Amino acid sequence: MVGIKDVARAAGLSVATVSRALNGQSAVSDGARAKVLSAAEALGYRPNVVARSLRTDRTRTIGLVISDVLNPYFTELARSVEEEARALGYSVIIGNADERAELEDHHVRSLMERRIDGLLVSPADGRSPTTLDAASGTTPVVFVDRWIPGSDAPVVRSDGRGAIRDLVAHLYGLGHRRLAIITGPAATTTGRERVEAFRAALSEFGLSLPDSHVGTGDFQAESGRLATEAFLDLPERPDAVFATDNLMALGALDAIRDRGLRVPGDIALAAFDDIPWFPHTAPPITAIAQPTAELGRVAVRALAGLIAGEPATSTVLPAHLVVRRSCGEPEPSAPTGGATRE
Amino acid sequence: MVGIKDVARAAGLSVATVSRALNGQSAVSDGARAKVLSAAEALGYRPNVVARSLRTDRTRTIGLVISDVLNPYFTELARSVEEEARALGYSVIIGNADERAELEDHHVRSLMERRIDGLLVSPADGRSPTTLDAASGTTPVVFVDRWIPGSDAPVVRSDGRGAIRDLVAHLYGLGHRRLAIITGPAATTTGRERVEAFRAALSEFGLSLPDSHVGTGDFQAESGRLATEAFLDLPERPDAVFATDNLMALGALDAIRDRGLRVPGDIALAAFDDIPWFPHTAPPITAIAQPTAELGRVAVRALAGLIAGEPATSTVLPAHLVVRRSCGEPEPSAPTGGATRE
DNA sequence: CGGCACGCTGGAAACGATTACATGATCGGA
DNA sequence: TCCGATCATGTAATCGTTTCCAGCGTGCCG
Repeated sequence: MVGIKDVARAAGLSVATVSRALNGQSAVSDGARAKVLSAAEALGYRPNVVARSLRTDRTRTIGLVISDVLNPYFTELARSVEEEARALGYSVIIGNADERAELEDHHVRSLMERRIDGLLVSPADGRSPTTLDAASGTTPVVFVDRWIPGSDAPVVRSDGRGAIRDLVAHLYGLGHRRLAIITGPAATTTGRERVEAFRAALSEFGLSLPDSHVGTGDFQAESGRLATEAFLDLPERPDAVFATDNLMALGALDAIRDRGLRVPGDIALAAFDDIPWFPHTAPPITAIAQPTAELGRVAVRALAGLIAGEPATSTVLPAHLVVRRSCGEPEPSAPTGGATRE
Repeated sequence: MVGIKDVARAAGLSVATVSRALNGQSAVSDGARAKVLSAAEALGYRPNVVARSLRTDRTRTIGLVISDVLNPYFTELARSVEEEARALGYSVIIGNADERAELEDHHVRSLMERRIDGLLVSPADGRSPTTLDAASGTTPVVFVDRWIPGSDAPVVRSDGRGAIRDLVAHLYGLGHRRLAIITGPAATTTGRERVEAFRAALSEFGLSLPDSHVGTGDFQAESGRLATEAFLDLPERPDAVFATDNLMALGALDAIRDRGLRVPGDIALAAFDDIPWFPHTAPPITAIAQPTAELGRVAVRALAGLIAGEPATSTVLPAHLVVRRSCGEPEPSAPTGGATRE
């Protein structure tokens, strides 16, 4: 591999001058710069970023630990994170936790060892000591989507409360009274928050949420199927199911289809997180959409700020309801507040 | 940050002994090892992999450049690659090319600068000189799914010819005669291969493929929509469309739906690449399934072999047709060879 | 004309690990 | 008893950069 020494020799200059010319930092004469540039070009010199990082203690790399790459929500997040990071001159290393705490730990540890400049994490386990340690260490950390209570790292997320209330209003308006929810793990902030918002909205409409109507999932499709099967086995089955992520909604759809039931005729279905496939499922699924790409961009900017020594800033963006047909034919009158119709 | 020197001081030993004890390479006395281990533990020592990599010239990291993270096919591939790599002690850095040649170049270059031990790439541009250079350099490279003709790097891919023939037979059996295809970019091997296999299968059934029935897409949803609109504008529109990837099928579905037409009544639709959503679309989509996860695992093993100095091995795995309802109600008799029915 | 500041350059010291080589101790066999 | 082999350990070189510092020339000002 051609190194800076080879360039220096070819240009007839010292490595120090070559380094300066290449990094454009301090003063180098035009002649020297030209010689260096052409020598580097001719030799096809590519700096060894490993050596550079060792010296500068900066890797220009950020880590992103997401809970599940197979979840379209997170891939969209990952995409926007990478895009924004690249624009800011950073590379991104993605770690996929697969909703498993020990994998999350593995990735967080491994990324810290790589001396990333900053870490973006959406914790699969909201109590992970490893992640909490990382967040309280010297490496800048920003939580995105989910966070760990008790850490003072900034959080970039979207607030689904308003949209969940809109959803309940929508369901209520269509005549549904026995509402059920499939939650995420209680160890995640989003898992807890969504069920709380749902419960609050229900009580606002004078409805209750019996334990039998709360299915605990893990944000994966299979758990959505199981929870839904349990609902369908109830003596009085719910007439609407709210899956708190898109994969569990998929599982719910499977379970309903396998019983030969129909959506929304036999049972209504709605999901948290909107994805490109929802308009195309049978029937198109009513969902709560987060500004996912924006979330990623804002999180990266917050992290870059932190790395540059700026103060931490948390951000909360709104989510909104997208009404389709999976809860029943929408009433032709004015839509509920803030909801989009497709 | 606590370094090896701190551990050495705490253990009352030299850094050399500490390094040896930690890496378990050469002989260290039991006493020394115990002292080192407890000191490292007590101090929370984590090796600086940047420094280690500089010295050893190995990063225990492989790069994966995929054409589009938003495509479920590639996220599944990425997931299995990461999983297998982790099992083998490697980390993975993913680069998303977004089907853009210049982004692919950027990522390949950036990964090489990072001194990754090996590179897995599914080229968005089958003529990229940067990628070709990388493949002919000293860093081991394995192509997965797509490859670059002219390079002798091993290729791990799946052969869709048989399944495409099965698909054509299936369509023919359902009475479809005017078949159309939405291809990927001619710059990709998969783009060319699928249309060739399709054309070959058609002629086997005595059908021709006029130019007007070949829409060129770029493996993204929007291009599928545009190509399909062109088909629908034809004086005599095709009665079946084969989209050569899942996103273009999504776009096709959009276009068909927007015209108020129905699948398969007005027009049949099939896709290359099966994804979890296809059983749930309206109607469920007939697709050709690749053994995606297996592809990823095999590719990683081939790359690890290359890194270890073993000879290169290419692999071709079979794809198969999964019949659903988007081409019409399947005939109740024996299915065409090798196809699965759902 | 002397001195100072400034611009450009090169030598050499980091960065934190691994590892070649040297050293000292211990032990067995001649 | 002495020598050589073996084992555990330490010293120092090394990886490829960046960057501190010193030196040297040049130009400007007093």
